[in-house]
Amino acid sequence: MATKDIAASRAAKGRAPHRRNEDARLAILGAADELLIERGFGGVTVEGIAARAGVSKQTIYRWWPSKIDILLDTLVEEADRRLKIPEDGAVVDAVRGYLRALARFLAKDDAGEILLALLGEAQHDAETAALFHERYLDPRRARERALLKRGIAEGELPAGLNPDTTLDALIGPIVYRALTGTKVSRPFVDALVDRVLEPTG
Amino acid sequence: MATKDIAASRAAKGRAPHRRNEDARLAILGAADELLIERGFGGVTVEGIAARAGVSKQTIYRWWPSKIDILLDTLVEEADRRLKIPEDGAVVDAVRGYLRALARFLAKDDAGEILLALLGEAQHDAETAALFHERYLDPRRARERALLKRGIAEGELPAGLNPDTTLDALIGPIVYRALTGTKVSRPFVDALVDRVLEPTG
Amino acid sequence: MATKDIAASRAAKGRAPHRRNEDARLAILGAADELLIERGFGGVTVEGIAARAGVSKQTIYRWWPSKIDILLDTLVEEADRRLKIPEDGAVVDAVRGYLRALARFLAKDDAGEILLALLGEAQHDAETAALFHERYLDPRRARERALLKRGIAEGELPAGLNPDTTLDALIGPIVYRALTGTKVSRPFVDALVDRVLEPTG
Amino acid sequence: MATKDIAASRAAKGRAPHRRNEDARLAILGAADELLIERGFGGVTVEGIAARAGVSKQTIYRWWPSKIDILLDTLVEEADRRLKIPEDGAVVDAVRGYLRALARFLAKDDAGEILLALLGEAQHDAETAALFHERYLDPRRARERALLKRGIAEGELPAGLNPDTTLDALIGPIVYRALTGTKVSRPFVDALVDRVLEPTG
DNA sequence: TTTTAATCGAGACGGTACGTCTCGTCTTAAA
DNA sequence: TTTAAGACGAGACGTACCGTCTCGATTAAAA
Repeated sequence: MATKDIAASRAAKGRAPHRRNEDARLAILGAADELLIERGFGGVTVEGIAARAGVSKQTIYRWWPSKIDILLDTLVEEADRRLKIPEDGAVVDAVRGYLRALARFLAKDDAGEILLALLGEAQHDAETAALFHERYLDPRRARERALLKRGIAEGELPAGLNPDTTLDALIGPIVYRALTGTKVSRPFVDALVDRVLEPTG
Repeated sequence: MATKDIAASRAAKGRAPHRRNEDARLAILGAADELLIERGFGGVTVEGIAARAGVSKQTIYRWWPSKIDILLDTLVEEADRRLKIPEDGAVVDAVRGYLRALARFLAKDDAGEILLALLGEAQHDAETAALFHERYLDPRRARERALLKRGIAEGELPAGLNPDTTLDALIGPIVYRALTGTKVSRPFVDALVDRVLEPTG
Repeated sequence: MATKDIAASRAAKGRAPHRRNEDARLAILGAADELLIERGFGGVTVEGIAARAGVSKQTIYRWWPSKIDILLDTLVEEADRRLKIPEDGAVVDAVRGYLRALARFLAKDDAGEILLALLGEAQHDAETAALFHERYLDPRRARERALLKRGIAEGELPAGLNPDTTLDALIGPIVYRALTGTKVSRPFVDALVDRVLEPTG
Repeated sequence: MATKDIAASRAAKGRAPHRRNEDARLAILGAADELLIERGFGGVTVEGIAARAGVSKQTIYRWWPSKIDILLDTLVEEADRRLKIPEDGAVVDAVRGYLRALARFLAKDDAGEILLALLGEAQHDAETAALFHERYLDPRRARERALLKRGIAEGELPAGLNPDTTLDALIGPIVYRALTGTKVSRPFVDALVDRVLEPTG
């Protein structure tokens, strides 16, 4: 979120003394994303991003500690925009809709590819794991948890239901299928919701 | 294709004239595993394996196309030995036992660490993904599927149950928790089995 | 000659934008030379030069296509400095002095060792032979030839004397002795000049 | 081919149980020579010789300490056969004939190529230098010296003539031209003999 | 209007690991 | 016992990126 803080503080003070080049920032995020899609994670190199974005390596290192952070910037922005946690309506329906959107995000969205790549990289590198939790998994989980808690509070879900257990039981299979390259069909998602959320249905 | 001739003559004559050095093989598998545990996936380099195993790089490249294959060798051997698919008894109990063993394998076994690392690397590299399916995921899934099919055939599980959907719903949450560094407790596993396998309970 | 072009353009523009590190250059030339003297041509490896010069291999490959070019750089610089072709005075005396200097250069100077090593390597490798001609033998021969031509023009040497034949007859024995590890004494050089250059004496 | 020939001749002779195989020896010498001509010194590898001669590497290492010794074997045999030191007749004529033969040997004979390659390698490696002297240069020089000494003894050459100086003055230019890829014409050789051996002509 | 300070592109640098190559030694089984 | 076959430890090759660093040049605020 360093990026945003900088932008914010700049805006707050009403001036941009030695201002960051927004064009360069977007070119870098875009180049990293494109390289990931075109060549896979191994093809995402700082050297390659710099070349494609028409930017010097130093400009990248000035603003991001590593290429992981670049990908995380895109993931967070895109997931916030395209994978919203619903806030109104019946909770079970909201969850079903959210999980369908998650399946679509993982299968069809470039940022979904980033999510899988970062989850993969987190297995190799503790620092990536920490950042990934801090900037993506944990904030999102907080909002997902709030949704389920509302369902419990409103009596739509059983009082004894453990939100995190439930969320992992719902999200886990979808992500696992994405990780193993298996199609995540709508019936698969729906059956999951039926079994996990409505066991006495 | 001298190689094939050799293999052929070996098979034909039932002997192995220029036999592979088993000590070196074990030293290499062991070194790769140790490096993964000690330094993470990034610390597993062919150079490092060679140094630790007291072996030349050429000996590694002679027998394994890549370091992925080295890790897969260990994973397959260890999983076959320590993560057996049960073949007798009540199917639901067998599945529960298998999933508990899986949780333990992922949390405590060096080979479990390999499994997570390879699943991670599969997100970065299509060739790894293919190898991982071919040598680990697919053969194992075949045996897991057979277990559930027996449950259906014997009437213990509902006739309409889809084995692959069910298996992903069971394994997915456990693996997802392991991937995100969350503890996989025994109650978590048991609750999963209860909800997914006995929804009408 | 890339080296010289760079230096030239730098001088021309009066600045050095992404300037080559002169310290590194000298360390590399020195390390190559030292290794040749200490361990022979086989001991001159890019890896070894890099280690001794405290430089990365990439820095070497950035500026020199091969280790031959490194040795040639030193040879050309040192020969230009310490094995000058005389430009004034009586030609026969000048030649005698030059050949004595050549004998000394081959026997006592580190760069003389390089000359012999490159002449040796030229027997193994056509590219080395071409480079050796282009950067050392041919330019030097041009200046040697000019010296003899002056002698002919000024009447000090017979009009019918063929400069290249004469030069090979003078230089050949000295180089041959150096190549075969035979001492090249001053009387040997003087006798050579007497017989070859003053046959009617 | 070579392999089969060996097998065939062995079969023909019945067998050659525990003695050195002359066919293999010739195949090895021939293969080394061919590789030198076809691919240059760098292309002469023990691995390559073994493959071409249809022989195992071990067989080569059993009989020759290095590939240098293989080439020396060929050089010595061929030079003895095709570059004889004349033993009768007028000494000056004999020397002239010998030097013409030397020029031809260096330019046209495969073994001449070996001579230049070994002289080159002697610049890189002291052991090669020692072997080259011991097996080729020194014995030959002894016979060349004897020829000149006969000329002095018989009064055909001046009493004060130093044989080694003279020989280096004669052979040096021819070898130097060969080493630098310059044509060694018959007039060049003749002029050399005239100037060096008959200075008062 | 001039500083002045942080940006930017370019790219050299010391490193590490890659995957390939050839070396010379060692091991096996057949002839 | 010698052979062909070939596995082995060793180590150099030339390449790709890493992350750091120094240049000029640009540019916009502050002086």
